Amino acid sequence: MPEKYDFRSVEKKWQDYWYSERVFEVTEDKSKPKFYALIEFPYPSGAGLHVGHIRAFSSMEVISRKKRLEGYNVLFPIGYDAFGLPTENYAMATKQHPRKVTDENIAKFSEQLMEVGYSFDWSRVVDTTDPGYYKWTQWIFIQLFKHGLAYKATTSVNFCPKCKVVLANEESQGGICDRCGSEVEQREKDVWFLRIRNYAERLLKNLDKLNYPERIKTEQQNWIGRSEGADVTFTVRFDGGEYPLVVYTTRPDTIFGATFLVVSPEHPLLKDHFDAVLNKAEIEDYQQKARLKKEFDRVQVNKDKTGIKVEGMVAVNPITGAEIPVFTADYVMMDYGTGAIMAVPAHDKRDWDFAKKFSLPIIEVIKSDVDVQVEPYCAKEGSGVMVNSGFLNGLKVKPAIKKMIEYMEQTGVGKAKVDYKMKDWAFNRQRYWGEPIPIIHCPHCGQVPVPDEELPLRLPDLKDFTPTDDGTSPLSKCTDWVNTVCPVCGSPAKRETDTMPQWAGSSWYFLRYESPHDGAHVVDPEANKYWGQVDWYNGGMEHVTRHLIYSRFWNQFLYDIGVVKDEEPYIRRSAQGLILGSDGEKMSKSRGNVVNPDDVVKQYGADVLRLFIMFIGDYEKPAPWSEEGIKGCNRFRQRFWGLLDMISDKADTSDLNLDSLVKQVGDDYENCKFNTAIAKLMTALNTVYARGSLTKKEFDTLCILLYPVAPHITSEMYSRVHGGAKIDKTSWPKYDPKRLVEDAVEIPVQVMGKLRGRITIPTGSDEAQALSAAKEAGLIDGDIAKVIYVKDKIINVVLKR
RNA sequence: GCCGAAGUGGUGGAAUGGCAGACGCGGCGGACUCAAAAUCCGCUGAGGGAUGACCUCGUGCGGGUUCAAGUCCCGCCUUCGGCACCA
Repeated sequence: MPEKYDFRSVEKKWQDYWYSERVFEVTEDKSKPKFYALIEFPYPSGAGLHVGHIRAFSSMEVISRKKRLEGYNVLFPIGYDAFGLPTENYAMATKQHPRKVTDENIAKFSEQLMEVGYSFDWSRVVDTTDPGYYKWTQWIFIQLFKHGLAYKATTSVNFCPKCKVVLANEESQGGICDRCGSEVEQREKDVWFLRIRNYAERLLKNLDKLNYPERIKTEQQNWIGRSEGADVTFTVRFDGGEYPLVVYTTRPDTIFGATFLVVSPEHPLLKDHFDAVLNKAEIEDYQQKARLKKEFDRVQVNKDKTGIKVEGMVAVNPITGAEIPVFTADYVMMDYGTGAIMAVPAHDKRDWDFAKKFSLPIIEVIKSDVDVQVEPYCAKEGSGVMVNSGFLNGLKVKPAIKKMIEYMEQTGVGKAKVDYKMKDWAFNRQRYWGEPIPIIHCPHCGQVPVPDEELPLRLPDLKDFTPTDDGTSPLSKCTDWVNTVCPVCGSPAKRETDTMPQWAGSSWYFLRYESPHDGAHVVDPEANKYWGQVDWYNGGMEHVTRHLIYSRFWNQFLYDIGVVKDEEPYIRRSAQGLILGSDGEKMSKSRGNVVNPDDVVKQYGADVLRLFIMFIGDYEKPAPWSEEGIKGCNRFRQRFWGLLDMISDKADTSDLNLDSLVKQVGDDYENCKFNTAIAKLMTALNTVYARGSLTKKEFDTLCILLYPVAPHITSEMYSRVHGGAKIDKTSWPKYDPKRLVEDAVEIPVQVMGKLRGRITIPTGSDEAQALSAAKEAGLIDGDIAKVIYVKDKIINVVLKR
């Protein structure tokens, strides 16, 4: 029996070697092809490493270790996305400075990651809260500002009364604060935005070129939300004037069925010409209610439609000349389209509901089986023929849209327009622990960027960084810092006190890894020339519509201004599934089903933790934790260790096709099928155990194939057999394509599609040979009508009846 | 409402249209042991049958295509994820 494997001393030994000899640190070695593997850098929370991190990081860890043996120069970096609210909140609660908390958390994370044995290049660690790093975050912001892509605007924003912070829409979904769960209020505020909408078309279009899973592309497409339609100008008449009112519609073909107009309660029509409104009190009351309504309530889809008729105003349909009433209703949003719609109740569910409630006429303009007085007919493009529509009559929907847009453009009534659901990126936080926005407000010069030579604009070392009740940043309390002079004219001026959102630092960190210590550039052009794009980026589905889009946007911008050489940052993307608790529920403290990776490492060692996480199931799907499953992987490791005592020249290798194993395991790793790769290695191990011995070549191959997942034990075993040689200096095994198949194959014999038996025939046999073998075996009797033979796979005969 | 993913033994999960259930867990039986644990060997979808290899059924439900369907098509049900009064 082999000695018991002592994982503690072995894992320590190899980790010491990897990290003290800097085995995984890389430079721009032009003699080798490069490979850049990236994982989403963690937020260093006080809770430490989570098993979810292990799953997320282990895929690129496996790929990195494999690629190195294949001869690639692999950049596999790590860093910390360390600005953010949880740290700040924890710091306030424990009366410490967030700097201190962050440093402690980073130290803890680094130690934990090393104990798992990850092959990161630890010389390239980035920390988004390091002034040497955020200097460049600020520099990029200034470039965006100079190119007109950063602007300050007053809008209604989501304000969390508890966190005292303005939230982006995506942080307050369902009207609930992402951070604390409180209900969000609407407030007017002057905030910074980035014009990501200018990049919407490109972000969408480039998806075609990228190797992202379809589900990720789909989510990004939905998020960007492109629609083709037209801006159409109606005229609103009232006592003493006219007002051109532009509506956005994707269905200009239905304009003959527009029986009323609806404007959002915030629409300028109701400000600019409020004098003309006859029922002022009613409208004001309604506007007030809409403002107080939380966004969540307002967007409830199935609630009753509410609204008020705007008395004293009437709109003119520019195509038919008909006069139609004007309403205001909160089902029309100010921040999409133009904040005003033409309502076509016959063919839109919302307009239909509204029309029924207010007894407005419903005119059918697309022929269908349904009675539009009873229910709306919401025709998809291309289904149905136009009726009651003048010159469009008889056309199908699609050509009708085209014809109407042409007509509108000729007559100047409207013009084609593409719109996007994606909104500009609200780029601000009213909190302390973030990058200061490097802008100075000068009474004469307006918004002036901080000069490059003054970057980084450091966060002042505040003692009290609790948020202010009025929603302004804690930085506003630091008057020494706020009061400055204008870099242009020298007048007394004030600094911007908002900080950047947490998404800022993570929008370009992958570039910083390429030259983490460069003091003169965002990324050293030489380093960028060598490392270029991220070859493979793994991360969570939860970041697909925020971080992944934001960082693509920044990279495209940096490409446009000549800072980086590639338009898209990531060539390939994968996404791990969630690790659930053993109860099948999402891990959470309140459920008490959280597994701490530290505990697993202590009890079983890093290799078993890594093996189990990779074996647990389909990498891209959620998988429940299992204590029993861990034990199985522990057993596998011990059995693998037993191979040391089984090496023999006399081993019979006929039952193990190494070429096939090398191909299958390698392919599985490359396709994120880590679970089946490990299963195949288990099968091979069982084969070797059944025969009791293996050759040195088989031993080496098994060790190297398992090495990316379990590097400690395989390093030790390889070293013992090869007089201290290092497995990380070997090469990934090659396979001979000619030897992937055996001399003989066993194939099933079917009669009329039913399994009758099996025969063994020489590989590559033709139909006649296979058929005679099947007959010889007595598996076929009766008159044969047809034979289906798939070489080396199956033979199926159809009998005459 | 729209878009997407999924539904397979006791269990986690495998299967380019070609032997359903690989591999792991659990369970049962055996070996070793005074005994237990650990380890090793064997069996393990359901039903039937002469219980050594024969039959029937079986991948959420109902139809279909095919020599052959977990896989493809049509129609449902359920679960999960994303978007959402988006005009």
